[in-house]
Amino acid sequence: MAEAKLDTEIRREQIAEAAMNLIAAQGMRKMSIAAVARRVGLVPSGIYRHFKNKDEIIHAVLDRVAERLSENVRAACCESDEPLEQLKGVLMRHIRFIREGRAVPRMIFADDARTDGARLKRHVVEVFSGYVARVADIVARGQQQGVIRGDVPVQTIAMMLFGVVIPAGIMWHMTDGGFDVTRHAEKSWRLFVAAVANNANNHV
Amino acid sequence: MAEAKLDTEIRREQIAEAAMNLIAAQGMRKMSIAAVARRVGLVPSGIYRHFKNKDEIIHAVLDRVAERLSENVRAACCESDEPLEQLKGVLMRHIRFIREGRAVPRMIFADDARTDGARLKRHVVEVFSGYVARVADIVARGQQQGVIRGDVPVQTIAMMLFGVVIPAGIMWHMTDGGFDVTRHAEKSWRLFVAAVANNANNHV
DNA sequence: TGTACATCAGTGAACGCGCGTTCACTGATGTAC
DNA sequence: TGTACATCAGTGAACGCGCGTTCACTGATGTAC
Repeated sequence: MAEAKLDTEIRREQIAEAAMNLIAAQGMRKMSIAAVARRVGLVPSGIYRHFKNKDEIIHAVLDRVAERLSENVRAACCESDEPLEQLKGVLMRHIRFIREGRAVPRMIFADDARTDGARLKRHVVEVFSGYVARVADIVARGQQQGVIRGDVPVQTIAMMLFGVVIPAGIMWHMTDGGFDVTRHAEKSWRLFVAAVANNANNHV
Repeated sequence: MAEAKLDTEIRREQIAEAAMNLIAAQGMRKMSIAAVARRVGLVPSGIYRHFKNKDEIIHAVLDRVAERLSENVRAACCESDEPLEQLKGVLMRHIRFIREGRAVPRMIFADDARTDGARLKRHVVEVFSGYVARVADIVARGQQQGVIRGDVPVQTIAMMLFGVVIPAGIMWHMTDGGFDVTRHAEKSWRLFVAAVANNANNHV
């Protein structure tokens, strides 16, 4: 029987959503056209009414990730006026994001033969750079207010914020939740503050 | 014409080496039995004289990575007696390792359908934990000597050491070398020292 | 030093599977008259 | 309000490709006699 006909805009969203969930939960390899189609209640060839090919779906997923990340930063900034508090908010949201699945690293390290690697890389860099830039803005505000040391570039500090939780995130995934990322993040946060706070010892 | 017959131990090393280089340079997907065979001068089916299947090759690559990492720590420890200097040595070697290829993250985030995911995960955790443990030993020595703060678990500090360079490493790979990891690492190292050094401000 | 034989690293053809993609088609939906 | 028609989201069969793996075989190497 034929599936109910839906507008292509709705289908595009459904398909990108399904693809993202599949990647996060089961990995790139399991994100097949057939699997995505099944999730949205279509036959595999039906996907091609809404996307030119599989690559386009992957790029659509990346766009969704980008939106999600910038929403994280926006929410953290709304929560407080204090730059260090805002950074902590970003960190905690980032951890929640990590816990939801491995979609991002899997896309970053995907090396699907079919995929146009160069274009995918450019897109990933664009998304990641955008995220870092937003966090760097918070850091810059912190430097202006004198609560964050000014002798290190804002990007370096912004990148470090994610760095402090990435290894823990990897461990968490590898042990299927057997590693307490949240607890680790609390400790890491204190280390991060010690590293970037503007105190007497950091002055050159 | 038949390839010269070589002892299976030699072949196993050649094959693991070729597989590792392929993963690092071109990604998991390109590490096919055919590609590996070509690199060692065999016909695809010849691989099966030395490995049961593709999974076994991947595990052999992981073993090589583990050796390489522990060699890094060993070398850094020989270079100096000062724990902080040793950690810096590990960091710099780690960066060199990152620059040689993406083999590790690609294996971590590989989700090949064929692969026994659970076993691969266990192996990765084992290798990574071993690496962190060796670094944690250095940190513990630093705490005993009073140069590293004692109010944070050694593992947290050890994991942070890698964390400070991972985002930079990702950027470096994504931009095909257009990001200066080494320079970033120098700055990150100063942040790391500020975070973990035992100074008045860190005392609880 | 020769000869017979077991061992085992090599070959190449063939298989089966999963997957992305194409194509001719169908039939529901919305619009023009 | 009805009818004719263009549009376009759906279907399912078929394709071609890459790849891991198997299998019967070959022929070189090393050992026992």
